[in-house]
Amino acid sequence: MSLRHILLGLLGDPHSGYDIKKKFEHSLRNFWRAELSQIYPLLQKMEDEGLLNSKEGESDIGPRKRIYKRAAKGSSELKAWLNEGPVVGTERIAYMAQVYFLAELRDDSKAIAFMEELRDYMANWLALLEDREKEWSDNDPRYPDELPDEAFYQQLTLDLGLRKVRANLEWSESCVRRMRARKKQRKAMPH
Amino acid sequence: MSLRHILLGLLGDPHSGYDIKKKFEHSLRNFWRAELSQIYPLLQKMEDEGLLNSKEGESDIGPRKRIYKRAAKGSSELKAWLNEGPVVGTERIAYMAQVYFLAELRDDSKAIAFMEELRDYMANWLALLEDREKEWSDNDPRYPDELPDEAFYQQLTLDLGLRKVRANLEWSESCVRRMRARKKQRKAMPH
DNA sequence: GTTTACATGTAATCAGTTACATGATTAC
DNA sequence: GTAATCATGTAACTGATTACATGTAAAC
Repeated sequence: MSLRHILLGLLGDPHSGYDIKKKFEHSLRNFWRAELSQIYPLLQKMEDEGLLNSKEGESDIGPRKRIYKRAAKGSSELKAWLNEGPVVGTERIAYMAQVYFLAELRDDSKAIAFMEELRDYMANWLALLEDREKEWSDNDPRYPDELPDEAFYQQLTLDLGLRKVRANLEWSESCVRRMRARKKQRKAMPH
Repeated sequence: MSLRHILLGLLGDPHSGYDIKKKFEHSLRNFWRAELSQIYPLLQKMEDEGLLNSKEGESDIGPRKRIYKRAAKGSSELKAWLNEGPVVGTERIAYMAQVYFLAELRDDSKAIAFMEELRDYMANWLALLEDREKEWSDNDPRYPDELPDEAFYQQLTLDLGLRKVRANLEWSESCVRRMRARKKQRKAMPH
């Protein structure tokens, strides 16, 4: 039940479905993803429920848009969600499940290659987040603690993103080292 | 499409649906969760597809059980999943979305209380994982790098769990500090 | 003229949750 | 006797993905 709350959060400012998809790709991708085919019907449904209002919008470029904005009822539902306290314990991390069963490959080299791929992915992602942070701090002297509230809380999520990806990167590097050492030892004394 | 692969992974050793649910609650809870009402029908479906075999099992305690085990076809599907490389970019972290919109509460004290709740949750979870690690290392001199393969890879996921929860805890502590400092400053010079 | 980005949607399917139903055995 | 744990399932619903369908406008 979180996508609807995320849409409520985003629609404090007016956005089209297409705009929202971009928000997911740029800012929210650290913690949520959604497809257009989920976004469009949900926006319509939420308008029917009185959580959103919409109007026809002009586009500077391209075809007509439908612009949604949070209604009063939507604001109270959003606040209710935040007042419930943190929603935890629902995370699903597929690559951790894969690592858990990696012995089933019965192939040291393939297992190491798997972990190297994970390491490279984390390194790229970290570079991306660090760029974003650098750009932000270079362009706003209030970064990070003098930012207005809305931006301040967004910065907190960027900070957690950085910390988590660093933890993942350090972990995957340590895994590669440990797996290589085991492989080497196994070569020296088989079975 | 990951739960079916997780079941394939677990069913290298024979388990009932009920056993599997316990596995989720004890070992896998760091990265996946599943309800019995999802597990039972999926086991049946996967047996129909020839991925699993089952037999009637005697229970030392309680009623009859149905015991499932991975079939040859299941093993190759599991390997195919691992050979595809790490499944990344699908994570959904609801509490990060909540933090992103926390300004909408328009109430410093409530926002701080939210973050303190998150901090306490992470502290508890960390204590739990540290206990589990201590117990393991106390009871097996091979811990962590001389463990047999299956256990070694499970230890890698415990290690990542510890690193991630520590990152979350440090982050939430830093958030509480930063939010308190902003609140104090705001009190000193309003608007 | 073709590709890319803009823009919105439907249909079919798959994955996951919540609520309900049943019954055995053990511990107190 | 009653509560807790063991044990398996179905039904209804909600959430999310994949594939398909349509069309505009700008850039090259």
